[in-house]
Amino acid sequence: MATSTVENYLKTILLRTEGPDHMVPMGVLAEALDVVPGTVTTMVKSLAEQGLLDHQARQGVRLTDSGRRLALEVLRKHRLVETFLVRTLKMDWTEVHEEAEALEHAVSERVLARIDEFLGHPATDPHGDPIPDANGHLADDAEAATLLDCALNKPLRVTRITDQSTDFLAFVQKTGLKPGTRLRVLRREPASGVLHCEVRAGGEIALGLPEAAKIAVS
Amino acid sequence: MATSTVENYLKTILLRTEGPDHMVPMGVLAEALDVVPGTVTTMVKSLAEQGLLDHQARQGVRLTDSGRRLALEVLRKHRLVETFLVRTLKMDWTEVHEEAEALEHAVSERVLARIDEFLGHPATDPHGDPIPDANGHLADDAEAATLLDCALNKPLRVTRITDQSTDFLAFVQKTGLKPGTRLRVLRREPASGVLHCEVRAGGEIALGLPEAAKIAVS
DNA sequence: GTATTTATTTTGATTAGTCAAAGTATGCTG
DNA sequence: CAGCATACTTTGACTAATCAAAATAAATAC
Ligand SMILES: [Mn+2]
Ligand SMILES: [Mn+2]
Ligand SMILES: [Mn+2]
Ligand SMILES: [Mn+2]
Repeated sequence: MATSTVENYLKTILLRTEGPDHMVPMGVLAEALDVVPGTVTTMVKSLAEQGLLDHQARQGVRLTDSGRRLALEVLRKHRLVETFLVRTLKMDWTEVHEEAEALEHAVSERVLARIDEFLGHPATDPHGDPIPDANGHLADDAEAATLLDCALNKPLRVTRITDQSTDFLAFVQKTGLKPGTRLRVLRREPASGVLHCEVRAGGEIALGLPEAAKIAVS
Repeated sequence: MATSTVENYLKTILLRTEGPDHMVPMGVLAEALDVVPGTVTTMVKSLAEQGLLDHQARQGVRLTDSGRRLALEVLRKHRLVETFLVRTLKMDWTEVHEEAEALEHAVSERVLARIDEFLGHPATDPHGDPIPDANGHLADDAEAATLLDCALNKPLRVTRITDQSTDFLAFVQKTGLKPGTRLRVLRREPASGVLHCEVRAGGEIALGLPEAAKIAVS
């Protein structure tokens, strides 16, 4: 079995891969995994030897099929565990990411199958992120609109929060912008970098443009 | 935080400690943890330096208060997780031990508290083993009768199976001797080493004397 | 098109955990 | 009590994962 370090590397590469032939730069991995760049170089070489990814020196890395398969299994565990913690154990959706970060490496296929069954094969996790199915198929998350690029003054629903950091989730929670919330965008001010929206059954909220891009809507 | 290796050493020592001043021999640990004796010596020295246990050369080890506290936390996680897997996720009680062996190191205090709450603060796990409470207090499991030393022909109930090995649990499962089962001991034959008992709503079962000692009754 | 900045790789060292094999202490046997 | 078997410890080596700091390559600036 892969160590949890290996699983974390693969999952991180999967999540940072931007397109079919995109190569994730080493620096991005070092940042995401909170290790120094030299460590990433060393680990990546070893993962490449194990056939889990391709490494082009000074270019970056790309998952192989077997690396991608493993990464999807870990991501599936992560997201199913998050869903389970929120739906069944009534944990706060803003704090389950950290928990899942550890549990994803300890949950066996057997336990995972029971959780999936228990939850009725959910399609998305509490953050709105799609859950890979048992065959490693991930719903295409490509081109959902965000608060940054959606139409103004149309009624919308939040579908997904694409930043798991405690601080951002706390903000989302406090302002009520969580998945499922109905709202509309009032105006964008590129000059000041601020966007204003109105939450149904809540007040008006101002948020920065980079932050707005992290909230997907439909 | 303690590594899972440290947690496994401490939990194993706790479970192998026979009395207040008993010292667990190194060989017992090596056997239980499936490592060579030299490894145990090395690890134990390091744990002793961290103040988690006392080590008398060529005598064995004994947990300190802080070591015992940590061991009880791990044991609590193990047994609550087992109970959860059986009661909530409907897993087979004979296979949850392995799963809990991994999950006990990944479940946080926060998640554990939710599980405990969800289950209604259970007192024993699916094997009938007592679950330490949140303050690290473990019900005295000292002197329960077993099939080996109980009265003959009295109606009894199985309370506990004190061997988690897959083979033994499979046998217990097949013959219906699991916790809760009602039965009585018909006769013991020290000469042949066989004990005969009758399961209520089942047939007559013969089992070896060492095996009989692993089944506690009341 | 040389110089500087930035990203990446290399090198040497460290920690946790492990094993094989050699060495040592202890307790049992005759 | 001497000899031996058993349990334990020591030593030297190894793997996985990491960091600090020096070296190098590539990109950018001037
Ligand atoms: Mn993780
Ligand atoms: Mn998520
Ligand atoms: Mn364990
Ligand atoms: Mn148990």
